[in-house]
Amino acid sequence: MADGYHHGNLRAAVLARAAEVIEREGPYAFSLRSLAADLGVSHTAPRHHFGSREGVLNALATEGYTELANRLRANREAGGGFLESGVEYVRFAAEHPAHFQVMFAPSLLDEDDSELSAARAAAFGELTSGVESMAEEGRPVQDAAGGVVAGWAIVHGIATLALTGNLDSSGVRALLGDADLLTITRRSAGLLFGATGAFPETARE
Amino acid sequence: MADGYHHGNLRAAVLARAAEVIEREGPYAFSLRSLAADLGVSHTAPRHHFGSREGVLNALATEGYTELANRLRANREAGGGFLESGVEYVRFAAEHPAHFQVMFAPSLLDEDDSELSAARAAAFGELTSGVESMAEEGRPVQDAAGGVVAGWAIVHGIATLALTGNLDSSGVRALLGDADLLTITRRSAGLLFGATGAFPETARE
DNA sequence: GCCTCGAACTATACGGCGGAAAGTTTTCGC
DNA sequence: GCGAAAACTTTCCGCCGTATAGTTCGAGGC
Repeated sequence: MADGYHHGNLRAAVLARAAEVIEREGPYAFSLRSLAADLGVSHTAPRHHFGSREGVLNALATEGYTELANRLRANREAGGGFLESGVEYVRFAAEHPAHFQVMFAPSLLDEDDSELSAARAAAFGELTSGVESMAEEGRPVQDAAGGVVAGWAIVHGIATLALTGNLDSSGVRALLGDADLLTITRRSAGLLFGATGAFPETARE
Repeated sequence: MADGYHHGNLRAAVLARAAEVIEREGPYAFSLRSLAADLGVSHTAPRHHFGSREGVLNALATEGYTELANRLRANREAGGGFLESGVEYVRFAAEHPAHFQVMFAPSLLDEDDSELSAARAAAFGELTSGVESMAEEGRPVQDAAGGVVAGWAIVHGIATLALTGNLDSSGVRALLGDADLLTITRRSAGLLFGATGAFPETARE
């Protein structure tokens, strides 16, 4: 099925190979022509499935948001708190760096794509629903809205800094030793959420 | 001086124009040829000053790290605490989005460039020196190392989310209203640092 | 069992791109 | 004012994304 004139599974093969290339060399090195050559098809074959280069990146981002939403939902259904949702967010970024990069590079995407918008909305819905479940658990929440943004920002910051190599710099390593990424995440985010998963009462004078 | 065969100030003109284009359309859209056409020079003229397209981006990143270091130093010398350093970090990202993007896009840069490395090291030195000054102020610091990383992550996360348009999404706006970016930063980072600039004692059961 | 029809893929062509090499113009040190 | 270096141009190359027209394949109807 995979031999001959028809590739058989070109769409999936393009997405998988694109993720590899982007993970290794970044989104700007990703080219449809070299990708097609690697897969043994003509350079216009991917266009049939994705329309354009941007279409491939849109599909990659959509795939990423869907996977992220699945992970966050699984965490919530397993009783994981907001802190563990954050850890899952960082884990996703570490395991799918290409997807993560493209998901947060709006200049590479067609933001009018409805599939992308839907997948993103679903993922962000899962992200914010964590705080509601926290309130249900009776945790003390002083500033829920600020806390959600702070929580998102801190895990997004850790993910982004890690993916850009900034957590491996000598300065940071001098502070943190050789702790692994998820340990760093729990330690740093724990300062915000508190060890129990609640937001701390803001320290005052 | 700016007319005739020699442009007179091509290096600075290229950097300024590159920042404009990248701010508007992202780093992928930035092309030496269209840039040179806009400035009225041949498409190989910038190459004389920067060596390559990557060289322009390296210069932009170096410029950005230098400016960021200056701002952080000025804040420290003016007696601003760690929280205000974070606010300054976000302000820099908002005012120089192109520089910020390029600074944190290692796949666009030549990381072996010594000027870039020096400028980056200087900026990150300023960033971490904030926590030392905090200790000198007698603030209670439970986990200084984790706090520095958490502080960096939260402001970097806010900056990145803002620059990718994720703080303007309907979900976030429903939480935060129409608060401006620096207010959001103080509110969210304040949950981590505490209103006084210190790290909170971690909440426990 | 054949035939059609649509989906999957190829071939070719075009302009814009970054880069290399060689040549031209200007500025500046002396 | 002159020689050398700095600033810039011209020309060429190969790769890129995209558009258009054509080719191959396989599945469903009969």
